[in-house]
Amino acid sequence: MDLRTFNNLDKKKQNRIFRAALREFSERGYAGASINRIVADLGIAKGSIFQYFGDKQGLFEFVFLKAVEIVKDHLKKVRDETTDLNFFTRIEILLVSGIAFLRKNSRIYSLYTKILYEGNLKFCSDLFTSIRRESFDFLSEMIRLAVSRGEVRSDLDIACATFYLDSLLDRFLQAYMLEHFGSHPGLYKAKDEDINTWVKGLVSLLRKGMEKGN
Amino acid sequence: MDLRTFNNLDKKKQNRIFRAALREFSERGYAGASINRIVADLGIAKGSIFQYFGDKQGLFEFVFLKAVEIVKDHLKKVRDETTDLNFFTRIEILLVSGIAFLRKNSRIYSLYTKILYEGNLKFCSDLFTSIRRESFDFLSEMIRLAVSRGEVRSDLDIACATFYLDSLLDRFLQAYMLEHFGSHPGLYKAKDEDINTWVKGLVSLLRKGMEKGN
Amino acid sequence: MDLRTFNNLDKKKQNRIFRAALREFSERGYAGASINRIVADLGIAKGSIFQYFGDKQGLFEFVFLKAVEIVKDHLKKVRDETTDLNFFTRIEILLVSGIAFLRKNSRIYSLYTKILYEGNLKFCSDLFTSIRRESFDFLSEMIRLAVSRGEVRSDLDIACATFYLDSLLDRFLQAYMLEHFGSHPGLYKAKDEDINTWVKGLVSLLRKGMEKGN
Amino acid sequence: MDLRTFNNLDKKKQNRIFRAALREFSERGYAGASINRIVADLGIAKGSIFQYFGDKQGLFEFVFLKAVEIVKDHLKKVRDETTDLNFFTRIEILLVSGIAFLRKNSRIYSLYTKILYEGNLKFCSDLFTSIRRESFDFLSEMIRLAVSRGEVRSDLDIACATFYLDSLLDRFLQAYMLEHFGSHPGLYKAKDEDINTWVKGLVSLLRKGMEKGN
DNA sequence: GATGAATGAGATTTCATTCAT
DNA sequence: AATGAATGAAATCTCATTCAT
Repeated sequence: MDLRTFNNLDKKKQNRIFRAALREFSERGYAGASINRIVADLGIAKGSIFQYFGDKQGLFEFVFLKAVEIVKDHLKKVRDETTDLNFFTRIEILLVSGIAFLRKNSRIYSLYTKILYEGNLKFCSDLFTSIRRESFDFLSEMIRLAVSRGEVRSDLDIACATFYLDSLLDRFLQAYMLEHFGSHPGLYKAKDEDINTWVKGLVSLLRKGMEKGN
Repeated sequence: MDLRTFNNLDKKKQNRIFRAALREFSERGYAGASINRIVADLGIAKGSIFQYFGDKQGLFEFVFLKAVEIVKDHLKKVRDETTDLNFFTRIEILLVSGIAFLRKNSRIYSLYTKILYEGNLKFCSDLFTSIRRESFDFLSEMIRLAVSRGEVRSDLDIACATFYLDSLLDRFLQAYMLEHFGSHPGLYKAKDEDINTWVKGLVSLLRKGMEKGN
Repeated sequence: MDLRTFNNLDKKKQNRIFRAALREFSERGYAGASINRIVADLGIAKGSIFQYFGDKQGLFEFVFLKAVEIVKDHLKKVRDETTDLNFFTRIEILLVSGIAFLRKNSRIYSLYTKILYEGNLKFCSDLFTSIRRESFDFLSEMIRLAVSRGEVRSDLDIACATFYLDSLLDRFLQAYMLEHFGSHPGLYKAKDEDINTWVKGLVSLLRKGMEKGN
Repeated sequence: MDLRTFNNLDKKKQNRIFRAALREFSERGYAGASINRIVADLGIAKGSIFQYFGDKQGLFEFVFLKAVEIVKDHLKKVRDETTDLNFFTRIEILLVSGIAFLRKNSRIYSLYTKILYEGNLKFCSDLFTSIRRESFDFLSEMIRLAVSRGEVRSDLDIACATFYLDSLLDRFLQAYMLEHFGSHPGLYKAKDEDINTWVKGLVSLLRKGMEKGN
């Protein structure tokens, strides 16, 4: 696939197309998405999408990669802005800013989960693996740093601790997003007003399990 | 929808149809599933499916409800067989038997996650909510019982603890299933041989956070 | 591909479909043929063709194989009806009846040449090879019989003679068909009235080259 | 159509465009050829082709006429260089040099046959007729000269003899090209090493049928 | 009750052609 | 003169659904 034509477009148009496609894929998944609907929505010719992206898969890959880029940029920003803070404070910030990010970019989250579970998209495997690895390394590195600073117990099995931490954070965000943006409103009453309570609760659990001196 | 005709069928045929439809929906999701493929697979007339279930949605509802029934039966059985055991032992059994169940019924799990994230299936909402509530109540009740028996700290916020427990268990099983049956092989090396290690590790973390005396 | 559905159809309908598809493929070649046109012509639904034949290639293979069958039947009939006659008489009959056949079935001839030269139809190779071999064997056998009967020179290299005979007959028919049914009317004035003259001329040339005593 | 712009181009560029278009048309036929592919291959703007040639048909006509010109030049050259030789020697040279020419210009041969049989290209008719006439006249003239020189039997019907000769030569080359460059490898084993044998065989057959004294 | 032929809406994709820059 | 973005008709193909037998 060759994005030259697409990249020559007016940035505003590029962005409109990204938004429209992200919306369609995030609402309907890969198989369910209709290029007909996307172009009707955009008011452009059907052929244009195929000129830009070659085929449906090309459009999808573009959307997915761009979405992943947006997430990575966010995570890197948080990481770099909090390097000097205490581990548990960083986690707290990560959660709060993560929630804020997902609220603003709920379609990205929705895209991610839809595709993750849609399966039979061979061409996503590598992407998922690399995303997971990056997320894993991201947390792993934070824990290692915390150990070296004496903020968490030094007898932790880092890989294992990363897994639990990753699970908890991920599941927390997932619960939050399903609650607020899923199709199936909810059980876990993670309403706006008590996000802080929930976050603090989670962090306090983590302290119990990980903090030095326990 | 009127299942009378279907219910009059030979039980074996009913079961073959359920299996074939479960397979198709779990592999392709709702939108991606093809009744053409199901009937070709079964070797029965296309018209029959429409006679039994009215339309595609009717077939899906039948399959989904039956799958949920199977999961509920399993959970009830585990609950009733372990009432007398210690809380952490029950959790351990729950995990081990949960893994065994999902291995045997991986299509049901796959159906569940696909549909959960596929969205735009209005008629699933209530089902999901009720499933979640039952699972929540199930764990909640276990924790309450454990508190009353003095097996876990009595200062726990039960709703909160249930949430964490639910998250961890769910995430654990999810990781395991993605690893073994997902399309995107993995990061977390939850191989057969060390399932026990993982389960024990998780339970020991729970003990740290919840057990009386910590 | 599974022709069951098609074979269940009314024989008349089957035949109408064969004729319409043969016409389209013979006039436009494989790539140029349009299933849209075929179904519009037939007045049936587009989906039906795909139900019968799976895809465009399936339809084509059906048409091509059936066309080949028709040609083979003709050749076998001529062979069996002329076994007792002298070699050169048989050739004469073959030519005259061949011309009559191609006039009646000019679309079959047109299909054959279009596809032969259209190339890039991988799935035709084997067919062409087998057709050629059969035609080759057919003539070879006739020559061998003629040798054994002492009707042609016994010092002939049979393979070589078959090649020349095949070439001449094929080229003769080709010239005739291009002249009468090709898109580019002609040079060789092989009009109806003097077909016999041409045939006799060709046969007399063959006698010169092959007949015993020359 | 107005080729002025095209003719003002750098000769090298003109040639590159001819080669690329010849390749596409010869590989895919007229209907199957894609201007998209041609310009992608050439790395020039799509609009340019339309500026030079007006439309697809204009491009095709240019390519086809130029290809015909190349063939004619070859035939004229052979004719003029062999005027003094014996008839059968000329035929032999014609065959050998024809094979060499087709090997070097197989795309031209392929274009010719593809278009000849593709049909429904009204604007090709006249061209084909004139090519055939030239080829016919070319051989006719050779035979007439041979008769006047006493190299072949004087009782030959020249038109008829020309037809047979044309048929044999054409069919010979066709068999050779199908064998070596066709999509359907073959029956007639006209391998490089025995081209001479075949040519001599054919010529000896001709001598039998035509040479004075037989 | 079971069958399976018929249907047509809608999906992805290709491509010649136009035209503003 | 050259470019290449925009276009929309038309192609192949899928599928849920209907209905006569």
